[in-house]
Amino acid sequence: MGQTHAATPGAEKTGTRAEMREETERVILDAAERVFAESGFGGATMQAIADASGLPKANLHYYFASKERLYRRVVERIFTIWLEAADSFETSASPEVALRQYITRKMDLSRRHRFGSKVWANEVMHGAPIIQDYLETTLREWTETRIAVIRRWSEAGQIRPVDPRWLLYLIWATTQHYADFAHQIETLNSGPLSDRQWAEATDTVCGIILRGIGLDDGGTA
Amino acid sequence: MGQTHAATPGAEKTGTRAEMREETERVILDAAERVFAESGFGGATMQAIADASGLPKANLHYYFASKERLYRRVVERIFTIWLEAADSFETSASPEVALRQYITRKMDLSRRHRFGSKVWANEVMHGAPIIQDYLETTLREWTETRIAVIRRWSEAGQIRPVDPRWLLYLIWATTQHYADFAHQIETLNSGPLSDRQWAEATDTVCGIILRGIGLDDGGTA
DNA sequence: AATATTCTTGACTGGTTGGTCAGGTCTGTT
DNA sequence: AACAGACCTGACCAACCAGTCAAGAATATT
Repeated sequence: MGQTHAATPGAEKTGTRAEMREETERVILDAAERVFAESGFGGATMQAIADASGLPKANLHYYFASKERLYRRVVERIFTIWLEAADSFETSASPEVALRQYITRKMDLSRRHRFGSKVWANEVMHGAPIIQDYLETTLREWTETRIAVIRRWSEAGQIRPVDPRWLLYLIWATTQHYADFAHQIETLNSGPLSDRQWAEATDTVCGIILRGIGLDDGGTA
Repeated sequence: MGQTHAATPGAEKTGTRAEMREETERVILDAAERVFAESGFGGATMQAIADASGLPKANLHYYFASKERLYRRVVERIFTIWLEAADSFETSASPEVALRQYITRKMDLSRRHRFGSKVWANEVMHGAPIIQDYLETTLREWTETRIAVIRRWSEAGQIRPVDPRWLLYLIWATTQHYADFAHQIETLNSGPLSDRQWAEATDTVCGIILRGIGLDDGGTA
């Protein structure tokens, strides 16, 4: 047969060899992210990922040596996106702006990157067998710098004194909940959250957290 | 061979037939909860559960017809424990006491029932394939009564006006995070949280949430 | 003590899965 | 046009897993 299949039929015939390879890998990674999120690592099958990406199974093994390597790439990609999208509040001067922006961005990520969040949650829940090294190096460093920032706010009297760790966990937990537990939320809501509801939820979360650490909010919640 | 194996060697020879059956089922359910939490439904094997409970695999199928039925029983058990432990704040008069107690109990559950929380999270994250009916009936009813209570507080001016749903999700997310993401927390903490840290975390969470909805706390956080 | 019933267990099986491979096809280069 | 190397894929396989079963052992019943 030869090169018959295509991920997005009719739209990917252009590009150099390297570009096409990158595109194919992206298609597989997207499909894998979805399948891993829906079934977990053990529950996911290469066949399901193959079907989801519109490629024969053998093709997956041409681009990714094994199921575990594919999974690792998926998790790495998510981790990167998360870290990139999250260093907003380092640059901002005031706690209000910094935290509000960080929470808003994380809520946005939960909405638009639901599968990624789920894969990450799965991996950590199962003891991070694949990406333990990331937790111990990159995540730890990232966390420590944020803790330092929050502690400075606290010492300068800009916010009420709180252990920065419990605050960070609260923010992570709450925002990611909207991705990881989307199914539960949508069941209780009898359908997906509307634009308005997302905005309300984000605003309420910001409001509670900002007030909770002694900031007079500035929002509407 | 015959009745040679035993879950807790030497300690379960007493009791009636029914009691021994119940005990054996409990041992299997405990082991299953742990294994399902660690590996997910797809990743868990009946052999692993058998090893964890100290019984031959065939024995599991004597007590539970199939892997799925065993899993269902595990999830049902967790769900029941959760609901029972959670109707505290219906009886309490003041929002402060009610919420503080509810949050504290949920934090306790996260600490002592880590595996259960993880299994629940897994199930919901994967779209609740097994217990969707519970979400639509029991959980929905439970949630609606709590929403009504919070709304009454809100209308009576006892707390700041917030959509009760976003508040509930924030509480669920934050408390369960300490179970579901325990591995991440312990990695960043270089070890399990101490008694003092659990108390601090609980207090901080209470403090932020209570202040966040306009209560003057009353605690130390 | 004989019989019935519940429990235990090693060995087995049909079906599924991750991974392989040989042979084919397409594309760029000379 | 001929060649080389990258890419594609149906068919296959060894490993593994949920679930079965028949025979044996403990316990209850008469």
